[in-house]
Amino acid sequence: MKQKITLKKIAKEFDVSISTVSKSLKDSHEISEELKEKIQAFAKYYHYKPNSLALNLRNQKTKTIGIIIPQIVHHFFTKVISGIEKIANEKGYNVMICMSNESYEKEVLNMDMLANGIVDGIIVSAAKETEEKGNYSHFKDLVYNGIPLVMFDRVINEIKCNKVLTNDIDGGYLATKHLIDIGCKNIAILTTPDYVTVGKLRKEGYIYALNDHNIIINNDFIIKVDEKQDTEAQIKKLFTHKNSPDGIFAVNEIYAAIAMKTASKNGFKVPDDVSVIGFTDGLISQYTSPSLTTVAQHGFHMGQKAMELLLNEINSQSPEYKHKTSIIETDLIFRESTKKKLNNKFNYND
Amino acid sequence: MKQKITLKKIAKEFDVSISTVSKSLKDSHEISEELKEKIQAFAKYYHYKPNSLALNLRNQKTKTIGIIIPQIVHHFFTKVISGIEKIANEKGYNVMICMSNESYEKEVLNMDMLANGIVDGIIVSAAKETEEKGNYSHFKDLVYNGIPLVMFDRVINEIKCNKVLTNDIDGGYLATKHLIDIGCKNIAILTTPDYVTVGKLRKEGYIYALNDHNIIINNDFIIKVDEKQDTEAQIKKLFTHKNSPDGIFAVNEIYAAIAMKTASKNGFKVPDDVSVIGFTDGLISQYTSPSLTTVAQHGFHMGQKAMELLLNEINSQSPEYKHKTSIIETDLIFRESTKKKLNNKFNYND
DNA sequence: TGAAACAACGAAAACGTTTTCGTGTTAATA
DNA sequence: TATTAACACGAAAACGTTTTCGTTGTTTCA
Repeated sequence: MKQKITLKKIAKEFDVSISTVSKSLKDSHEISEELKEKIQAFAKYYHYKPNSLALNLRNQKTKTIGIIIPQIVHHFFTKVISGIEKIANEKGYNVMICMSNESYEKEVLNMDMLANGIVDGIIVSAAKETEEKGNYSHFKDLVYNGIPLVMFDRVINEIKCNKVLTNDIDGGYLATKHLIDIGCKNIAILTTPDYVTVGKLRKEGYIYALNDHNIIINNDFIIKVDEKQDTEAQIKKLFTHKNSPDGIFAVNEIYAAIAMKTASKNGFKVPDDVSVIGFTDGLISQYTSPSLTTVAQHGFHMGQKAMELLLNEINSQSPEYKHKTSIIETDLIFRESTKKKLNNKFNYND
Repeated sequence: MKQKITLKKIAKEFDVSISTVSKSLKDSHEISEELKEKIQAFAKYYHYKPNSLALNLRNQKTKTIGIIIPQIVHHFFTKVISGIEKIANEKGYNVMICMSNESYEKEVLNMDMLANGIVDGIIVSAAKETEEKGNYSHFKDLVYNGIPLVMFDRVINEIKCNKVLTNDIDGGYLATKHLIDIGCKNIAILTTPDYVTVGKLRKEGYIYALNDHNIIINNDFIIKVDEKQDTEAQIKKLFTHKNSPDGIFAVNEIYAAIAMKTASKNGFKVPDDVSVIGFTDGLISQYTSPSLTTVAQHGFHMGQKAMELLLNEINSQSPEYKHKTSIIETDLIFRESTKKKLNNKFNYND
C-alpha cells in the first residue's frame, strides 16, 4: 500500500521544518508568501489531508459519536439512526454504528471499544439480553468515566443519563382505546416477555385502557410471544378458542402482520371479523394489505432528540451536568386493518 | 468530564517511568513481580484501558473498516451491513457506517473523512447522484492512495477495485421467465431510470427473457418510475390501458407492493388476474398479503463476501494486489403473488 | 550607532502508546 | 578480585499533528 503523504515528507521535500509546513498549509502570516505558495501547491498536488488520528489525539476529541443498537435490520432503529445522523451531520459530527445483536457480551465489547477515546459520546438502546440479565455495570462505568451517554427506546431506569423514550404506556392505551372505540369487546394483545421493557409498558397501556372502560382482563387474550418458538402457532390459539377476539393489539408490526395472516388462514376477515392494530409505522404497515392501522413511534424524531441531548452534554463544561429525559408521544395512523369508527351516535369521549 | 486514566498518571502515582507502567500492564518479565502486581491492581481499580487513538496512530492501523451506503432505512442494505459486520467481527474489526443519502457531495465528504487514517479499508455502494453525474474522481483518489476498496451492488465499472455484485441480468431473466412459465403473455416491468445501474440490468434480463421466448417488447409495458412523481399514478396507467398486463415484474419490493395495491384498487386480483413478482427478499415480501414472489438477492451473503475481499486486500503485502469481482447469484422465492405453474403438460425446460 | 521592531523560520512540547536500547545495581563466576 | 551475567528499570524514538515560544537576520527609527 502506497505511503500517505505527511507533513514530515513535505518538510523533507522543501528542506524546511514540520512547523513551517503546518503553518504554510494553514496560511499563517508567519511564513513568506513565496514559500507558502510552493508548499500549498505541492500539498494539493499530492492530495495532502491531515491524519485524523493524529488530530483527534492532539485535540482530545474526535467529532465522532457512537451508536449501539440491538439490530440493524429493523425499520425503527434505522429511522432513529437517520435522525441521529441528520443532527450529527449538521453539527459536523460523524457517526459510528455498532450492533449488539441483542447480546449482552457484544454490547459490553462495543462499549469498551467506543469508550477508549474514539468517540465523544454514545447513544445506545439496550440489548434484550442485557435487559434480561439486569447487569448494567458497563453503563455505570461509562457514566462514571464521564462519557456523555444517551439511552433511547430500551432505556434502563437506574442509569443516570439522558434518555429519549416513546410514551409506550400511552401508545398502548391509544391503540387499545381505538379498538374499544370502534366497538371491539374481546381485545387480545400480542406482546413480548416482560423483560422487554417496551413490550411490558405497551401491555400496561392496554390494561389501563381496558380497566378505564370496565372491560375485564382475560388472560387467555394476553399472548407473550416467545420468539424461540413458532410465532404463528402461538397466535393461532386465539382463533381456535371458543370465544375469539374481535380486536388485536400487537406491540410491533411483525406480530401484527403475522396476526393478520393467521386470522385469514383461520377464516377471519380483517377488519370485518377482527380489527388489528400494530406498533411502529414501518414499511410492512404501509404496504401490506389491508394496510395496517398502527401506533406511530416517530423514530426519526427520537433520533434527532437523542443527538441533541448528547450534544448538550458534550458541549456542557459543567462537571455536574443535569441529565434530561425526553418523552416522544405516539400517534395513531388510521389505515385499513381496523373498522371505521361508529358515527351513528354521539361519542362523549371525543 | 472526568479525566481518563493514562499511563502517565499511573506512572506519576508510583513514581516510575511510563515504560515501566506499560510493561507492567503487559506482564513483561522485565519488571519485578512486586511492582507489576501493584500497578496492575491500580490500573484495574481505575478501569484503565489503553487509548485507541494513540494505539491506532502508533500501529498505523485501526482495525476498523468504513462502509458508505446510500440509505440505511433499507432492508437490503441493512442485510449487507449485517453480513459485513459478521465477518468483520470474527476477524476483530470494527465497522463505521456512513450514509450518503444518495448525494454525491455527501459521498465525497464521507470518503474524505474515512480516508484520513481512521479506517483500514472501505466498502461502498454508490449514491444514485454519483451514478447520474458520472464523476468518480473520489474513487480514483482512493485507489490511487492505495486504500483497500470494495464496491458492492451499485458498482462503477471503470474503477479498479474489488467488486461484489448481484447477477441482476440473470435475476431479471429469472423473474420474467417465471412469469412466462406460468402463462403470462403481457408482461410489464416497473423499473428505475437507466442511470440506476441495477434497474437497467434487471430490465436487460427482462428483455432477454422476452426475446428468448419470442414475445414482442411493448414499450407501454416498460414503466421507468420517476420517484419525484407520484408512483401510484405512474403504475395506474398499466391498468387503465386497453390491454392490461397479466404479469408484472417490479425491480424492487416497494414497486411490487404498490403495484399489487394499485391492481386491487382497479379491480384486478393478484394473482388470478395479474401475477406480480418483486426483487429483494425483504420484510414487505414476506408479510404482505398475498405474500410476494420475489428474486432473493442474498444481501447478507454479499456483505460477507465484500468483507472477505476487503480483508484479502488489507492483508495482502504485495503492492500490485489483484482485484477480484464476485458475482452473487439470485434465487426465486415462490409465494402467493404469482400463479402456480401449470403442470398439465410437460415442461421441457425444467 | 544603537536599540527596537519585524519578518521568517525552527525547536520542542503535547496528545497516549509501544518498543528498542541503554544503564545502573546486584549476584554469580573464573 | 575482576569479569560477566542477570535483573529491574528509564530514556527516547516513533506515529502525525498543532502551537507556543524561541532564534536568527534584517530593517527602521531616534
